[in-house]
Amino acid sequence: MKTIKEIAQEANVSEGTVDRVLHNRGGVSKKTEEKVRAIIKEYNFSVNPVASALALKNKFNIAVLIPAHNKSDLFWKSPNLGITKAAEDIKTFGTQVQTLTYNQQKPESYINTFHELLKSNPSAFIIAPSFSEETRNIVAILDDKKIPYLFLNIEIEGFNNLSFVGQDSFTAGYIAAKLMLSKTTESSEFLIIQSRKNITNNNAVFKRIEGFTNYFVKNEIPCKILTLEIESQDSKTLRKTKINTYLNNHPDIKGVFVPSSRIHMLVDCMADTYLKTLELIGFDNTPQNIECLKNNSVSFLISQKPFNQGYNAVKLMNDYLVKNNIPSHKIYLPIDILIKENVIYNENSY
Amino acid sequence: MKTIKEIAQEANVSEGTVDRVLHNRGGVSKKTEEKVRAIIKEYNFSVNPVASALALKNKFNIAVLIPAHNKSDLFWKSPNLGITKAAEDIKTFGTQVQTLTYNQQKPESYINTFHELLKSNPSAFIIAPSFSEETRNIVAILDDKKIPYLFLNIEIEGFNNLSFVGQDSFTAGYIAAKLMLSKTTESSEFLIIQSRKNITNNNAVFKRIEGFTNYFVKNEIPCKILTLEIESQDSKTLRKTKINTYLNNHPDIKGVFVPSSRIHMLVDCMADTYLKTLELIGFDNTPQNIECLKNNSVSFLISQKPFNQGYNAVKLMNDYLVKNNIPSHKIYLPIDILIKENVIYNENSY
DNA sequence: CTGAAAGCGCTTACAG
DNA sequence: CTGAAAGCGCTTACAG
Repeated sequence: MKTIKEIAQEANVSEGTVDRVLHNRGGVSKKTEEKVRAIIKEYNFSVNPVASALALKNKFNIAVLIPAHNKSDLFWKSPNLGITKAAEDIKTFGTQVQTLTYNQQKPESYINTFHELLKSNPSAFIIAPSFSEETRNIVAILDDKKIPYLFLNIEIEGFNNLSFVGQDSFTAGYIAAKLMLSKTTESSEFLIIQSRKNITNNNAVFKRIEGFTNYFVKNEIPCKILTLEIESQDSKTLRKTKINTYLNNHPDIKGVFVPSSRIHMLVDCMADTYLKTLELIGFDNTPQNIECLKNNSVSFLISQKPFNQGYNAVKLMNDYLVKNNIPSHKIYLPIDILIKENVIYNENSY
Repeated sequence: MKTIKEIAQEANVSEGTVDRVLHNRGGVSKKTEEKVRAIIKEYNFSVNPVASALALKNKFNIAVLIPAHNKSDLFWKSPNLGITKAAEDIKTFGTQVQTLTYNQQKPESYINTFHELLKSNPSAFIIAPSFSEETRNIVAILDDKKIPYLFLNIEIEGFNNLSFVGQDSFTAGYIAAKLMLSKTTESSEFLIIQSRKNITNNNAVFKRIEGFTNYFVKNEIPCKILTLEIESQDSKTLRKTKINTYLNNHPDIKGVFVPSSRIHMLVDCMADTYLKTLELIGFDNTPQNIECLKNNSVSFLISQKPFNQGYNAVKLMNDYLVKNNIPSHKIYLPIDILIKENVIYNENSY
């Protein structure tokens, strides 16, 4: 590996001059610049980021704003672990990472946490965006301050985000439908259950549902698709009644699709006879959902590599800050199909 | 953040002495050591890894010995890319990686390539082991020289390897059987085709077959399992005849399982009528195999994260050398279930 | 057992 | 417009 010193010797200039050319810092004559550039190109030289980091001394800090996890929805624990791991890895570049979580039910917690992070003057933001109105305000501030930001997990359009890291939700839903049909041969009815008012994840959940129904349309499968909405504030007893009554009234339902990470809550509510006969498909390898795979109540989970989402987002942003690597505008991670047998190799992220 | 210099001043010793204490390098009087340790603890000091990496520059080199890929079996291309990517990432630690490939059909190429790598006095080896006799000899040399080594992709027992990075092949085969049955309802016959004499991968292939057949035993499914061996030297015409004749003679066969990465060769040989009616399940997301998913001739591919196998192996070894992190003895990567719809998010590794 | 000094490769303030 | 030199924090011969 060449060094700046060697490049400088080769070009008969000082190291400082090479550095000026490398970082377009100006104050170099055209002739010298060309000479240096030629040699840089000849050796395909690039700076040693470790030395650079040391000389620059702790220049960057990345702020991360994501939802908190709780007992009934552990989903965000895993991206958070990925973020922590990445933070560890990029210490060697002198980059600091600060993560704060907000309450997914409370817009003001989202805003307040954002401002809390802003206090330390971050070089960049990683945001799992909730609440469209509030996101618009947040992003306006970042655009104004020229702080780069990328969106994690929840894909929204129309912003100047550097990138998006997450899943292709439409295709994920489409795959769920295909898997559903692989287990239920005749034409039948299917039920989509939304377990809460989707003020937050709505875009991902919406796209999953779209993909799910599209499978039937595209393949001209004459199935009826029903939808049931459950309020997350509903007591468990109330939820039980709602769900089982609904299933009782629709005996042709062969499978249930839950386009969120909360299929375990549904399993908790469903009468045993339904658990045994219906195909259930849900999202995300949270511990409770994995338990449902293991006890055979759920056939498939679609998983979205939550750990990697966090890890990749942080690494990507660091590469952007440190090496000025521009990432793709969308980074879609694999859509994992989990069954009882392969899930054990996918649970270490929690 | 405190520096070694500050710790040294505080303790009235030199920076070198602090360094000796920090890394237990000995040659420090008990009294001095205690004084220094107390101050390190007081300030909760830890070394700046950036500076450390820079100063340690170019200490380690890792030798990698893996099979070459060829037109009909691209499998090893992907681990190789993972290795290259990891090599890039750990440049910042000053670790060099040298990869050489051997011919999977020729034991002497395996041995010769190993000795070629040995010439540069590697700090560690990563080996995809073939040929048991030869592997025993190689490993004896490494044990003797106290060079640490880990096995990649092919799991063999009874050696002092630091770790194994690859797939749980038994479970992968077990899953293949489960998926096979999800598409074929009645009890029927299934055919296992081995596309070559397995002198190399035999352990992985053997375990996959074991897992596959175990599924039927464990779940008491009364299916007949047949086996057909094809020589890789056979001409395409001969292979065609063998396969189609066999299928013709066994009309109850409902599905074919190929426990190697060569299912595309089978597809190439099979008559159209079989391609349309039989369930085919194979391994690995090579470009040719992916093509078979896309044109619907293959229902499922089991994939083993080949890119990550290479990437993780190198990173693991570097962490061991640089930070003295001892890895788990076995690192099983996820067993991916690939279908037409999710394969596009898994092909970037080739 | 201990210290002084050079060096890892890059960046920057200063002098000209 | 350009170069010489100090410095980022740690590691490692070398000398004593």
